[in-house]
Amino acid sequence: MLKISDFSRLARVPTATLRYYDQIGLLRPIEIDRFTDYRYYAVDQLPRLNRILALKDLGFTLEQIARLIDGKIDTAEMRGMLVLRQLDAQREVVESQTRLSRVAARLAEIEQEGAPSPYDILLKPVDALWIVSTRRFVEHIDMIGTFCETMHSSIQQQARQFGIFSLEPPAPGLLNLYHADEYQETDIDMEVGAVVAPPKPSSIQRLSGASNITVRELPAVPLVASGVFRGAMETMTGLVRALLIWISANNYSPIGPLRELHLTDESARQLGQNVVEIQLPVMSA
Amino acid sequence: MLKISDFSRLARVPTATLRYYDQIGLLRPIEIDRFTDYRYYAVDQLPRLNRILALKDLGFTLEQIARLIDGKIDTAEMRGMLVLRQLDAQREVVESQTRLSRVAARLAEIEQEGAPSPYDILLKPVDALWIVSTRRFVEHIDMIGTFCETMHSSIQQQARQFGIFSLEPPAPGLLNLYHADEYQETDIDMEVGAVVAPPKPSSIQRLSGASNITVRELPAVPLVASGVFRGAMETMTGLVRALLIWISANNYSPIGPLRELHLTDESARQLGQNVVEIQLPVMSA
DNA sequence: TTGCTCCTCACGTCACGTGAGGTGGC
DNA sequence: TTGCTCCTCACGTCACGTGAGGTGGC
Repeated sequence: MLKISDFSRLARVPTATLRYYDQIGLLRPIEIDRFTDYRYYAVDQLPRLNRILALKDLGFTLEQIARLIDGKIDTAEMRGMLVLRQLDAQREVVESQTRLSRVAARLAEIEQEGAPSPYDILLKPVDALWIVSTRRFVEHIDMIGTFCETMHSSIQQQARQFGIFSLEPPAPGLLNLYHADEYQETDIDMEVGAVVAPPKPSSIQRLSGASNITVRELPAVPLVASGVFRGAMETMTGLVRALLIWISANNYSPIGPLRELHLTDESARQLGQNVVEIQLPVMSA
Repeated sequence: MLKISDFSRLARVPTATLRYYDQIGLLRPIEIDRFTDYRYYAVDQLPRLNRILALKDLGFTLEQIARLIDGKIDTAEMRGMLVLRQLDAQREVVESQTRLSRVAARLAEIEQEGAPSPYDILLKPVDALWIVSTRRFVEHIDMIGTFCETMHSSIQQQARQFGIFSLEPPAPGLLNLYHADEYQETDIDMEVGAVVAPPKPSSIQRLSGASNITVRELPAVPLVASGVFRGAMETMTGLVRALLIWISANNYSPIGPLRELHLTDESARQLGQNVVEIQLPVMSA
């Protein structure tokens, strides 16, 4: 019979842990003195303790361990538990590797740019949404600003005539798509649009026959790399660049047009206080 | 100005999380209604929230994130934090991979043996300890039992005459070493011994000149694969086999003689109720 | 008698999730 | 008035670690 400290040394397990295992009924001392409440263990309890530690090492919770040890589990059930644990362990490996490469990418960015990026890129899913839009080639990158401004109001006006209305904040209002696969400064294939409430079929029909704008549902995307900037629209190229660096450093590749969502309205834009989210649909490469 | 649920949807973050970030001061709403206590957020708080989420993704704690964001950290400090985080993330990757391969090894064992092993193998360090011992070749495996019995009492008797005494339980008493690199059934190179209290130099000197037993310090080992069995000594081969399977499945290789430590005494042995720990010094291969 | 060991609470950890019970807004 | 949204506690999570305050053993 061993006192708790002896058993603790023998098994290399802290006494606090032994007391806790006693408390939850996972490993009871063979005897507890009725007067002093001292716990006494036997050497032959070591195999049970070692089994607990081994299963803990595999990543099982103490509750699972209790069932595995005392539940009179048969081979098939044990195999089932292990298979589940294996799936979870595989997920954990992937997660930790992903985290590590994100950290490494951030460090690489500092090394290369000399400073940490002011932009933060996140991965997330986005839902489907309806837009009214028109698609054009814009001759030069410098003309995008004025082009969008004129187009946006015209688009929204036309849509309204067919009973199709832009959403109000906090929903995004203006939404532009860039269809080119690469960064270009001339002949930019862009789609200028606005997010609208899901229109009635009749409105869609009437608009599609009569207007030079189209209405359609932008599909949901399971994974977009997303970043947000605040300030003048000139800031956008910096964010787009950071986003492209990020996805290549983290091994994703684009699978759809870049989306530019305006989270602020006209008045903020004129003050150069836009809040704009850039989304790029991606898949892991 | 957005209500908490709007900001929650916009950022895809639960309201409970936003309230928690407010509580710990990580992300305060721009306004709180003095009468209703409603929290109001601004769209342009999204970049800060995204930064928080991005840093959380890298594995930083919220406390670290608070310092990283508000602490006016310069590039060098940021680099330092990231390097530390990288080291930790690397450790996490190794840990998760190790866990996964342990689980896979257990599963493989079930597939091959048809049943989960009754033995649990653990890795641990062991401290140095003193032993008195004698090393011999034993002709056949079946003779080990009687050989040990006669040797042990003789060894301990002799040692006592030089003022060297075996330890009492819970310390291990008898300790045998198997010096062969492989499993053998004949001509087994074994060292029969007993663990003793660190002897005085004078005792060591006297014994080394006069006796056919030796006293020496078994070195500490940073890593042994260890298993415990309970019952008759015949059980031992099963445990040794399980241990060898385990180390090969988990990519370790032996780097020293196998140790057999008796945690129970003479009386338990005669009842076939031994508790014996087998240790094999290993290094990861 | 004096340390040493053991005991039992109780609280802290980390980042929220989940009610309970109550009020404001439309 | 009725849901709906928001609020503030308070408690639970997981596996212990860490005192505080007190007692038994040699």
